[in-house]
Amino acid sequence: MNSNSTKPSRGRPKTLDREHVLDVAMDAYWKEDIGNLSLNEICRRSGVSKPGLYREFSNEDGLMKAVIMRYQEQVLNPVQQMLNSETSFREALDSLVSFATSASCHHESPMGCLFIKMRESRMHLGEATRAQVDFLEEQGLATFRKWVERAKVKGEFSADMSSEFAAAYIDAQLSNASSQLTRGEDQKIVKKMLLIAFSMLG
Amino acid sequence: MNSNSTKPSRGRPKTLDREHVLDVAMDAYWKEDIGNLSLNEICRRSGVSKPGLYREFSNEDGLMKAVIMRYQEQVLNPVQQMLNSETSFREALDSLVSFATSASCHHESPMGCLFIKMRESRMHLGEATRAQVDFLEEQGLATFRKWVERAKVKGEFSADMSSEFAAAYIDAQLSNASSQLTRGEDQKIVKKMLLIAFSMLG
DNA sequence: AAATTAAAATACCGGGCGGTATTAAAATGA
DNA sequence: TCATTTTAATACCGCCCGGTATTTTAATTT
Repeated sequence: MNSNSTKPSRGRPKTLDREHVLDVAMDAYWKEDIGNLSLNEICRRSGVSKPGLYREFSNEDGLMKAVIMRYQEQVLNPVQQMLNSETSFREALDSLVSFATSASCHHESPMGCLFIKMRESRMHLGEATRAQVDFLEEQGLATFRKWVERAKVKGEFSADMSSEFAAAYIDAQLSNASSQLTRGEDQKIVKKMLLIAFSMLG
Repeated sequence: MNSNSTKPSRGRPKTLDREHVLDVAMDAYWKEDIGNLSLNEICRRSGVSKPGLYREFSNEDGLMKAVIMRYQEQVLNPVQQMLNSETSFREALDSLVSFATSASCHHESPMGCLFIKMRESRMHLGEATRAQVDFLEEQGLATFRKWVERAKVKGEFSADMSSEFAAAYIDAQLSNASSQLTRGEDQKIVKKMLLIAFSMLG
């Protein structure tokens, strides 16, 4: 069951399962140290030969970019949509905290946010992946800023700070929570800390 | 000028400057990615041959442990002494924030805390270094906890949380600030965020 | 001066890395 | 049937890693 758009009429049929490789790679980058995860290891785990992986993703940078874009679609976009909805600031904040501190659907133990993890190990990323991470960071900050601005208009945001700064503060706290989860900190404690760090906003 | 306790009476005199190697290594581990800094590179930068470095520090783990213990003496202990002094909670908190967000004496740009950096890249540490980092973490948390307990007695701590949790919260916020500085975030903004995150304590 | 001791430096080891040249295999078109 | 196209897999390249065996050098002791 290949996900190719159109089957070419000639040549040996493709057996490489792109989605499977991305599953394996995303899981690996998410749970382990990005800088020490080799392409060789991804090949071993996904049962794909190295030239096969290079044909599909060009190089390591291509694979990582594909992974982060997949993560964006599966995880980041839904959160962003929630923040763009018309729920109250407090409600959205609680949802955000729950998102940030709960284990993802497909994995058993909490492990933080892959995007934040990639941002933290920026030096290990290739050009394309780094650009995508930078884009996601800007996009995230802009989303937070607009969210705060709307909350201010509705009178639901009481802290005395610019929306710009509030966005950076929220981003920093979420980043901190993700790091704590990655480090193995108990998820209830991390959630409690997040709620305290956000307690002066609403 | 060797730092050896007693000169052995025989054999070729030692020219390896232990303190110089530790200077170079601490600076490197502090400013760059620990997991990607090789012993070979430390040798190159300090002008020491590889067997020389192994004779002095046994292995990479030995060098890193020596570095973190040096950092403890030079940076961590003074902060801990400040927290154990009789200054008011607010005053000590401000000092702590300033410590955390100011560039260290001997370096020009802010780069966060080496101990926190090592704790974050725990997986790259050898056995001995990891044990030392764990010890410093426990010691730090205990210091924070006692500090908060004393502040509670003096009525200078108003937040409704256990001293244990407060210590973990303070640790997490300092860790976050360090990461932000390492990432290149502006130090004034980081300081402002820390003050806000601590605003509900006193 | 010769033997001894200890440190220095060169050169090497096995292994893993990112990436690729090359060859084998499986499909179709003529 | 047989050339063509496309993918797959093996084996390889140069590089750097942590760590070490080996030899040279510089001092002291006898």
